[in-house]
Amino acid sequence: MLRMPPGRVRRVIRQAVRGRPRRVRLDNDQRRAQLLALARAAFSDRAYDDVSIDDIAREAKISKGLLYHYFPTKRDLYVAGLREIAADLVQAVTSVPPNLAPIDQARAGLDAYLDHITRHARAYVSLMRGGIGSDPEVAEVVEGVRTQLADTFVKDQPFAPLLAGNARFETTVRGWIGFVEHATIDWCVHQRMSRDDLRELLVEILFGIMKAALPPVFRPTLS
Amino acid sequence: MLRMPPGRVRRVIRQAVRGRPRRVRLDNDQRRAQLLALARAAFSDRAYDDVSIDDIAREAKISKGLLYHYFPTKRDLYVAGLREIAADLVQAVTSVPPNLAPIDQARAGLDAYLDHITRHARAYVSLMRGGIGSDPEVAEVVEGVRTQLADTFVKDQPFAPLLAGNARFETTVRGWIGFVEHATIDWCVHQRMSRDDLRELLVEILFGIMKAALPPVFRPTLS
DNA sequence: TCAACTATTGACTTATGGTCAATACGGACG
DNA sequence: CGTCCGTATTGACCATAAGTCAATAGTTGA
Repeated sequence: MLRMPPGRVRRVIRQAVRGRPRRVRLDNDQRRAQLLALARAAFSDRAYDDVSIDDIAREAKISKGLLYHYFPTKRDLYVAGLREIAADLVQAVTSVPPNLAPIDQARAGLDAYLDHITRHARAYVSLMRGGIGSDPEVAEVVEGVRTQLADTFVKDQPFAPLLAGNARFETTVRGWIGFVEHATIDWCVHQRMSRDDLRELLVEILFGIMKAALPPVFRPTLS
Repeated sequence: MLRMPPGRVRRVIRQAVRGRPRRVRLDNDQRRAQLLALARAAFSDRAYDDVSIDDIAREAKISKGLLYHYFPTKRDLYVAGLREIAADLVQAVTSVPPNLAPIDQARAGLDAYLDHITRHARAYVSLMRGGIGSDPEVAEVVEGVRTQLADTFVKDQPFAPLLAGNARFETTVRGWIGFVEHATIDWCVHQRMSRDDLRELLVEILFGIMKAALPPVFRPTLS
């Protein structure tokens, strides 16, 4: 196999060449941001195992060694990208105008959720399908998103204070999140209904489920 | 590195040793079954990447080459094991006594589901978390389980014939499956309630959700 | 005893994640 | 202008694990 000459020798060679490609130096933050962006793109449209570190290094026009200087393992790079994707989604959903009526709050949140997902479908799938099975850090990110979304949708609802810590209620909230995820993915795949119809369905289900999960005593409180 | 002597030479050596381990020959089906069992066990308690083909070959006391004779890739081995796990789960849920009242049918199915899961928790997690992110065959298996379970729980219900093909209904069914999965996983992790309480919650939610998903005209039909 | 069939082997290749000592670039300072 | 120093950058190298294949050993029947 052909082996590149060592650095010093090569420099001489390159200096003899007109218009040689100068080595590009970026500062820490710029380089890190560039690599993260490339990683997000790569991991969003290929499976984890189908993305090689060499690919990303090549796209960034840097050596693999430098990439490892910024992200000590492939997993770290992946998780860092995933965290950004997760943060974007949570950001989109939580930055909905406050002081709406409870049901409109939910509507607005779900609108933001569906909107964000349609605009970043691949990233969403790579987030929720959890590219690496059973990696604790990945699981932590995904769980974090679920918890934050659950909080967002439930905390301002009238029934929430009555039920904090109630096992049935907590389980139901988690379940509703599962409902939303699966219904959304199904919707992405099959396109069976309009986005507005889906949003209304999810809102109705949210209130319907919560009513069903309440201990009977509290039910009159609701509607 | 020490290199093993070629077969013929080694045979002579072995023959000189008292009680040498004879090479074990199994027929095709036995060997395949053995490897599948080992694979299921391995992939159930370690992540896909943490299971090496050499490990499994070592456990089976065979060479790696032979393993590749039975399963042409690691993925094939993994998927074959996954299919078995999936079939077991579906089998458990569908083999519930027929001719029960609709709500008891659902109850019995969910009982079987939760029972099977508690007895095969690791396999269930490795199934649902989808060990390999975004592998089409894996996705197909998981989707297949969901579809079959959904059919099982919905096909005998009184509202089903009214709604076949209805987009809202189909989406809701998928969502309910998501609800069940997430609530179940949450229950496995936190152990916040008894299995019976969870089962009752899931049944109530199933009927509550379906009612909410029905177009208003049909609702009186139900309760 | 031999031939044919098939289960089995293990050395080899290849791909890729990860390491590290050496190097090039740019600025500060005399 | 030179030269020292900090840091971004390199590329050869290593280690591991997936996957290949020609050769071998055990079995069965004539």
